[in-house]
Amino acid sequence: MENRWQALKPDETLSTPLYLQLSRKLADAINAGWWQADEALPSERTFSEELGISRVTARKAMDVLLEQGMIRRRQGSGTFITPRLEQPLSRLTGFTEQLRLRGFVPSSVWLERGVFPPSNEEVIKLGLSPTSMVARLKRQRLADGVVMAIEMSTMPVAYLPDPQSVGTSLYAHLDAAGHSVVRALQHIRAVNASGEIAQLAGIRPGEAMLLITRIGFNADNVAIELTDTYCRNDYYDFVAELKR
Amino acid sequence: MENRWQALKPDETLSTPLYLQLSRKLADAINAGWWQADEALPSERTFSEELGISRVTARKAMDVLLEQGMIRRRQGSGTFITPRLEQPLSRLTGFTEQLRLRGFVPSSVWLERGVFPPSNEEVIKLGLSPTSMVARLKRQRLADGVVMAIEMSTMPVAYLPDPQSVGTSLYAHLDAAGHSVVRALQHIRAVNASGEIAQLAGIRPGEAMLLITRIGFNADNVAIELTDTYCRNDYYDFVAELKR
DNA sequence: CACGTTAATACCACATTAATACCACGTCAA
DNA sequence: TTGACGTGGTATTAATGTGGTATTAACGTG
Repeated sequence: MENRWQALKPDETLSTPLYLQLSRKLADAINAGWWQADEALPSERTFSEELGISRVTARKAMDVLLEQGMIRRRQGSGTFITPRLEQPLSRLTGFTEQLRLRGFVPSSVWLERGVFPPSNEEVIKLGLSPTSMVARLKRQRLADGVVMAIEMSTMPVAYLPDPQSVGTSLYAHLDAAGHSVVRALQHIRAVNASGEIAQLAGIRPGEAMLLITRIGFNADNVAIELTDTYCRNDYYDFVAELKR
Repeated sequence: MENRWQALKPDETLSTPLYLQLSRKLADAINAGWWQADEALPSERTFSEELGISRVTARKAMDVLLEQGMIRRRQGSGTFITPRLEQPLSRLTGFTEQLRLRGFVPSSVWLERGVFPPSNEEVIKLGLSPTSMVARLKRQRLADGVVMAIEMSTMPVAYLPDPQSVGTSLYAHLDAAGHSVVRALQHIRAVNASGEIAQLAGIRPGEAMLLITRIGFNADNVAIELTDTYCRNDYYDFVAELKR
């Protein structure tokens, strides 16, 4: 435990400001999992004493991480690690909410929005009759204006009669319509980007991407959503905290 | 019975709140079967007197367990242990167990097993002093004789003094040595296979692979394990069930 | 010299902790 | 039936520890 303070200690002799040195080391420490999600960090005063710096300096270092959304402060209580992007194993949240949590501005560019006949795969996975129709949404997912992922969603028209009316958050739209996704099965694989996907994502063909395939179920345990998300590997990093 | 009160007694000198200390010890005691299911615990006043703390503090400790559903209160009557039949949390399982569950026969081929000086990254993530040494394990992971992944684990020698003695399951070995990994932080990314990895994995260079980086912590929240696993995308498919 | 950045000190506002004292409900024996 | 007693429930409080902020001194840079 003592080693940890040693590792965080900024170097007075360097020209980079103490608070910046500390903020970087602290970010590394958090990413390395030194503290659990939702757990309080040591207090600003503790940092100050252990590292031999003033409290305000410690605080300023934490300010940086605060702006990045990595930590969260509660006056009188403490400073807490923001629950990670993911928690893919325990919590179900859409892309929009996840990014907003981190302080990014999420947006989408629609590539396709309409009603089509279903593919064979969709018929099977959604349990459709072949004659029914599906609503399809295809879009670029942006964070602060940068393309992070390409997403393709499919739903039976019954649950999304008017695809054009979906705003940024599909999940919010479904909630409002009374068709909330309550449970989802998510497969994560690695794939090489095809020419089309690569172009849309702004990367070279063949680059490795995360492909997340999700089947969403409503409260009656009926599959109502099928989504493929191609995530740029340079931006996406799924983090899960496991316990036993 | 006197020993029991002693074991439950919180330590005033520690910085963790009395009620939290007590709630943890109490949870352990319940799990250890000190009282039968549906049996009344000692009253809040009894706890207060025996442990030399205020009644409200004892009560607050029990509040924690109440929220976890471990106990149940009946005003005027007493506090009772909830009969348990569940086990909610996401499970932490190693590669070996996962494959066995699916009916495959897991095996490993060792590529490297020894003691080395740590890299910079390892020093930081494991909180080492630069002069200490680490044990390194590198192996091919097979299922039914087919290479599925390349895995590289690093641990401080203190926790794995003799790398040669590890069998197929690292986690089983650690459990036996009393150094169980209790919590882990797992990063999942997509990467293009390098020449070396591709050769070891039996695929073409540049193929997309899942890279799983895991930091394992022991019960004292000290990082004791660092593992990079390169998974063949044609075999590996991460599945998560999400709920909200 | 003027100015912004850096880092310190000192004080303010709020939350949590853990105590005391009193209230309300159940149990059970007279 | 009833009332004494033991159970959990709650309001209040003081102390401590947390983040929030204004101010100031030192330093580097234009």
